[in-house]
Order: sequence, then C-alpha cells, then structure tokens
Amino acid sequence: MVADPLSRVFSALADPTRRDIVARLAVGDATVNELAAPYDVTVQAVSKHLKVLEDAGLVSRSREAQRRPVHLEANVFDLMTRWIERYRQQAEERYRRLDDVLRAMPDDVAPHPPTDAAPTPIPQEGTPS
Amino acid sequence: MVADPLSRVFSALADPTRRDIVARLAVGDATVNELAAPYDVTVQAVSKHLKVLEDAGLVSRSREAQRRPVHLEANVFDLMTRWIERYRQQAEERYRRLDDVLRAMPDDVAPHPPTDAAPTPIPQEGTPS
DNA sequence: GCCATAGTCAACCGTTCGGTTGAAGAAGCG
DNA sequence: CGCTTCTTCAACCGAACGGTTGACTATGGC
Repeated sequence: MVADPLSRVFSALADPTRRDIVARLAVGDATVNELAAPYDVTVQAVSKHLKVLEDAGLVSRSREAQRRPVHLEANVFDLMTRWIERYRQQAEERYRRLDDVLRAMPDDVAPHPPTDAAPTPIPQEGTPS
Repeated sequence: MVADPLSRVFSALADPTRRDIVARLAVGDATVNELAAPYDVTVQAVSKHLKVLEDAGLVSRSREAQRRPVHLEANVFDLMTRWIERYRQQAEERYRRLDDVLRAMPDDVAPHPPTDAAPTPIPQEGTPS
C-alpha cells in the first residue's frame, strides 16, 4: 500500500480482528502463533494482519530464536489523537459560537438552521497549520 | 455495510478525501455540490463518500429546498477517542512498569526483552470494562 | 546433517471499495 | 405545466482486501 500515514493507521484499525490484536498487545508482547490462537483463521491470515499493523507503524517485530515477538508502538496513536482532537474541538467551538449568536438574537429574527456554509478556504490536511 | 460502529468510523476516516470533507465541515455546514467542487471527481462520488460518513454517524443531512446541507456530528468522535485512549494508556502504563522493574533490578540480572506474553484472557472489545 | 518449530511468501478466489456513466427523484421557478 | 437545479440510485469496472492452500526460509535441538 502507498497511502499516507494517517490513512494507513485508520484503515489498519478499521478491522475488528486487528483492533483485538492491538488490545491484546497492550497487555504484553506476543508471538504470531499466540496471537493467532484465539481466532479461527489460519496463522498466515494473522501474519498478514500484523503486516498491515506494522506498515501503519502500530507494531514492531523483533527476533528471538525462531520467534518474532510482536510489540505495540503506542506513540503512533498520537497521530490519530491529534487529528481527531483538532476537528472535534473545532466543531464544538463552532456550536458554542452558534449558540451565542442564537441566544443574543431577538426571537422574531432567529432563523432556522442558518446554512452558514460558504466556499470555504478548504483547510488542506497536508498543511494543518 | 453491516460492520460494528467502531469499524465503520475508522474505515470512514481511512480515506483522505473523506477526512478532508470532515475537516471542511468542521468549519461549517455545506451542500453536496459545495463539498464536491474542490475535488476532481464527480458529484456522485462525493455523494457516496457522504453516505459512508453518514452510515458511520459522522455527519447528518437535513433538507432545505433542493439542497441537503451536510452537518458534522462531533459526538461520534468520542467513540474513537475512548478506544484509542484506553489502549494507549494501557500500553504506556506497561512501559512505565517495565521501566521500574528494570531500574530496580541488579544489572547482572537484567534480561533482554522479557517476552512476558501469555495466552492472555483476550480482552474482548465488545465488553470493554 | 536431519527434523521439528515459527513464520513468511506466492498464487489464487470471492467480496468490497472508489470511481465512472446514465437515468431517475425532489423541489423551486418561469 | 415544463424546465432547470441539486441530489441520489443503478449498473458496471478495475484495484485492493481478507481469506485460503501450498511451498519456502530461518532457527534450534538432537
């Protein structure tokens, strides 16, 4: 896959099995076989899932004899958290302001959902700010 | 699609165009045509993207004459945030504890990555707590 | 060297995804 | 009513996804 980092992280976590793997790795490192055990899919399938998680930077694998312990990389979560928080706060801020406007407005002028939309400057995510 | 809510939200945001739409909606509501303008894909394609975002609960659409203003639903972001924070903190806590153990250990006993993995009780995400 | 164990690579298969074109709904305007 | 505008539905297409089976690589123990 050649997608941007954020897309890789989000789509890696879009699969319930992969989220479950992440959840279990939060408790402690594990080998591929250990990770595969609970699911009724082949080890190869789990190996693929781990590759997806690794490409997203969510896990890393070392070597230890024949085993390849899988390790959760917590820091990549920040990438998501930052993205999410930015737009959540922005949206909530907008509601707060809208509330103020409506409250300050004489009742007989208050309109229905005021469609404040406009050809916005298109905040591009590549240049966040 | 019949996936679980969390999967829907994550995979909705796994697409850069859809994330950009969310980013622009954080500034203010907009119609399908307005949203479609900046991209060089057809309006139908954007309409599909909006359907995905709507199914994930990230946006809602009202009606206003022929227009269907699209509105960002900020509260659904919390679902993600909660999931992310749980495992991020869990993982960080684990590192902290591991650090303590290593610090408290006489140097000549300190092992390599201790592979503390085990057939963990599998914390299932359906029953988070 | 030989064999068992742990994991990955490669090819294939059905389904989903993001996109297209073309037609159809829904609502305002002359 | 007929026409234009905004939006969605339907069918299709190629690429990617999640899974399988089978062969291969890598390491350790005897």
